Amino acid sequence: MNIGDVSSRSGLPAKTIRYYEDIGLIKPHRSANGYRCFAETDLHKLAFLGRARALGFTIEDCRTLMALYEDESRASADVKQLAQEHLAKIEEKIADLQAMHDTLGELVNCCAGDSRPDCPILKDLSGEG
Amino acid sequence: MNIGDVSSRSGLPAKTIRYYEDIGLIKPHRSANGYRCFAETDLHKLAFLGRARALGFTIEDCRTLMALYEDESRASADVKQLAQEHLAKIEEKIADLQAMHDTLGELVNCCAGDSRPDCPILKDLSGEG
DNA sequence: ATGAGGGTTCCAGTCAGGGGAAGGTCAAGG
DNA sequence: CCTTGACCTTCCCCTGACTGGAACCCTCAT
Repeated sequence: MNIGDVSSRSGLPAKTIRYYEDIGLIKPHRSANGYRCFAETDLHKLAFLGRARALGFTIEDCRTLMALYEDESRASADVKQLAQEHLAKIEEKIADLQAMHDTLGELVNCCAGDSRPDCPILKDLSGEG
Repeated sequence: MNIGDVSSRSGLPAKTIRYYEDIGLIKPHRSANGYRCFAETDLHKLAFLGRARALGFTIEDCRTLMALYEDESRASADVKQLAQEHLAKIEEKIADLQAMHDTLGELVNCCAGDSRPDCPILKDLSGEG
């Protein structure tokens, strides 16, 4: 398979696939003309990476997850720990965003949103709150 | 005031303050020795920027907000719209993170997390789910 | 032979700064 | 007078995970 086929079958942009090769996540062979030549296992890895990235794992997490996946003698505890740490980071981000949302939402509610200049949002930002 | 004073009074790192000057958000004067020389208004602007950034506004949003703040004849509707758009982006991010959280949380719950290799997390990532 | 539609490499940019080097300035202490 | 240490300056590279684009090569059909 050429990169275009792999791209459409995996859903990942060709640029991303080249980048993944660049950083050593996949190692496709090369055809005589210099084109990348992907096997089914490469496609499978890319799909794996796509799903892990969609769950928000960092590239380095993905590297670890792939290594665990390929290690038949892994302990599921290692996978679970990685996932739990990632889950904790997600929760932290949600909490941060939720705090922003609550504060900003309240300010928005207090703002008349008309043609007059008085604005509680600007007032709060300027520290007059 | 030198940059160190402004940094401790605004809570922003000196690096950040220099960066904000670089991109034209503030324009401190210079002393004879070349040091930046901040007035109270600069400090006020930096505090404004710090609060806006803490609410997750982008730098470009901050630029707009500052311009609105300094425009005495602004309409609060403009501020409100900007804030509402930002609020919508925050909500989108929260929803994305929440979806990741739910999916990953379920997988984590299903994983025994012991010394055996069987792992529903890896199974899901590999597409066997 | 030429054009379209693949592929390749490499360089630069994104966002919002952070890290650190090389060097200038200032006040206090010996 | 010299030095030390704390401060300041500019400059350039680094981050994550790509994305865009230039310049060029390969293959096939017209």
